[in-house]
Amino acid sequence: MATTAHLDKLNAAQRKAVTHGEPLPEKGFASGPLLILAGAGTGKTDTLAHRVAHLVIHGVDPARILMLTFTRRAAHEMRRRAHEITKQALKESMGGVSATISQRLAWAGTFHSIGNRLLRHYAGHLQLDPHFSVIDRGDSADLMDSLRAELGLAARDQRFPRKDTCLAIYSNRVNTRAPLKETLERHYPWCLQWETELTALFRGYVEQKQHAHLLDYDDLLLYWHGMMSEARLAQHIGAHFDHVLVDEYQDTNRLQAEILHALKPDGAGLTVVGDDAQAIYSFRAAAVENILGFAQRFQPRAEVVALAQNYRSTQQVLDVANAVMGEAPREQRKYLLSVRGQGTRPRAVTVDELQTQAEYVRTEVLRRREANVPLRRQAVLFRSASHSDVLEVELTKHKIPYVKYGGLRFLEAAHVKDLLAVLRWADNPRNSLAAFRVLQLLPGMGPVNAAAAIEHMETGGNTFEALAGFKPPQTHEIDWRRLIELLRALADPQLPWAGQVHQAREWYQKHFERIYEHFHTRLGDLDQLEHLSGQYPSRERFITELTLDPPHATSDLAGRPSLEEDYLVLSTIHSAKGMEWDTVYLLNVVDGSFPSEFSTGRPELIEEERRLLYVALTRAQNDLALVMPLKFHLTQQSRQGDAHVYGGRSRFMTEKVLKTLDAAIFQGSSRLGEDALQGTGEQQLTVDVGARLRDMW
DNA sequence: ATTCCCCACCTTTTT
DNA sequence: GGTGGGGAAT
Repeated sequence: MATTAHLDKLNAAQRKAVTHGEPLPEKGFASGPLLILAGAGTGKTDTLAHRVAHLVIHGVDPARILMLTFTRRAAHEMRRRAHEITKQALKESMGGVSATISQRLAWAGTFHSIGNRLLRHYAGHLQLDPHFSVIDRGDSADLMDSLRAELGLAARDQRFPRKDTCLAIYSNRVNTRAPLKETLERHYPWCLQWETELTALFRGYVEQKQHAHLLDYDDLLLYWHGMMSEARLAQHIGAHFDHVLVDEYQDTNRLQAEILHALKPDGAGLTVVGDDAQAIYSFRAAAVENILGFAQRFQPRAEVVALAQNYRSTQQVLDVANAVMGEAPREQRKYLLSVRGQGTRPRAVTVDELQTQAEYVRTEVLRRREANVPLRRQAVLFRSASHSDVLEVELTKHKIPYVKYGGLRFLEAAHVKDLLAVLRWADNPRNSLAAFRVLQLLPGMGPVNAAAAIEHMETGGNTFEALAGFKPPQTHEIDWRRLIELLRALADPQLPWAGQVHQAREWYQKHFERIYEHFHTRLGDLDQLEHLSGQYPSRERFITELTLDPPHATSDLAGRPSLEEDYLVLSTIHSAKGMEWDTVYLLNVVDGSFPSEFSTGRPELIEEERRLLYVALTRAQNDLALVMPLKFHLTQQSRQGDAHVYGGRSRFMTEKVLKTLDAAIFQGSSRLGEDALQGTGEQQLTVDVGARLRDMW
């Protein structure tokens, strides 16, 4: 009989979810399909980790467990905790057998990263080059754009959708698996007239990718899906995993659900976890029907376990969240009950403008810190990445360290793309996207010559030797030779990975300094890239995993002096999913931000915004503040221009919701801006000086 | 054909 | 403050 010590700390529902199924006579564990409906803060991660541990304790090989998570971070966390729990449980009965569990639990990752691994492994069966390159959104959009121009769709009298829109349409179409027309009708009605042209564009897009051995994000799922439609392959792959566990199931899309069902057609060993009240990824074609219809999909129906007791937040925090959800359509309503008692009442803080909002947060953060809540136990959440700009200036000014999650700038910077393109091209000589970019770094080499060079290389069998035979008309001999030398050196499979980025940089430096006016400010990014490359075992892993798991926080790169140091967390709500903090400040609880100005109009989008707010509120354990600036800039930060709107309290802040909050007003040290000059003058000025003097210390 | 310069736009959310 | 598009100069 296996140990049960690991079950002691679980409540009845959690235990039911953890132990669902039966140990096999010899060793191993069999179970039918299981759906865990886990409300916010009900110990979802813990339950899932315990279930993994439970399986391992009963002799399931961790290497035969597939764990699909939403982010790399979540996968990592899950591995860590499962390891911990197993180790503790086994120590009491069998001694330290579990040393390698964390390592053997190797199949934990996002759908995309697991897809990437499987595809490279099974490439031989798919007529796929195992050294395909994964391209990110920006590359996909560029490819789409060049085709768009090539097909003559760019220059029409009636405007044709822009590249990002085209890509979004394409992506929605393949992830929903609906006909193009349906995607257009539902989400892009103004593009309906272009259905034929878009079809041609997408056909070209697919052909180009295949020709150049490129897979975009969607392809990682599409090829995986395609692979699973071949019965023998599907069976082979499915048989490799005794158990499949999926986190955040409410945010999977149709394609992902179908992959899952092909993997485990009868649901044996399949466990999914999620909360339909936290579905916030419909813009990525997530289908909440996946979770709602999961149980009925199987014969007999899947076991359903609901986790309802909230361990994270105090009841007064949950009261706010409950009030917000209480006004959703009936089927969405959820009620969270805390086991932690009442706690303190959350606040709705009115401030006059964004600067004051920043001052409020800064003041409160330090106050809480004095009350022994370290900075890292506090978080500032917001709807979109730019909403923290003013605050970031304020924090920097007052030397409060922070890390920001969400909003990726690093990989989008032109110079970072340049350097990566060199490595990508060397890694896959057919990668014409990378080639096109690299070639144009040379002086005198524009799009026409670059295309000719690529053409030349292709007819010569796609080797850099063939490229060497091309003579660019306007490029200096020496520049051309240096590029060819670099590429040939990097393409040599014997060349060790260490030092390759450095080599590419040395080549790039000269062009870099010529191309970018203020190249000094960009230099740091190249350092970071080189530094980062040292953490990866190979070039392929580096460029692939960088696209699949882009550095999440800017601090992953920019100089965080030491990991020990205390720092405040700034995060978009989307990136805050699954996390929790003692204290949460929510910025810009204003119409236009909650809900986003882009979501007004369509009721289902408004409901998603409500769920987003719900996710934000339920991150807080003890202390929660909703900040509501009266003057909110719709378009941009206040340079000097003044495009703002007044009023517009968030439509989610109804009477019922406000009743759960303490109202407060915060008056910052209003600055010598136009406002202060125009109106009131002296009194405010005195406050201003006083505050500044205090701030010196 | 390339490059340079001016201008508009920018910012939802992410694998 | 950066980026991409459009248009003129080289």
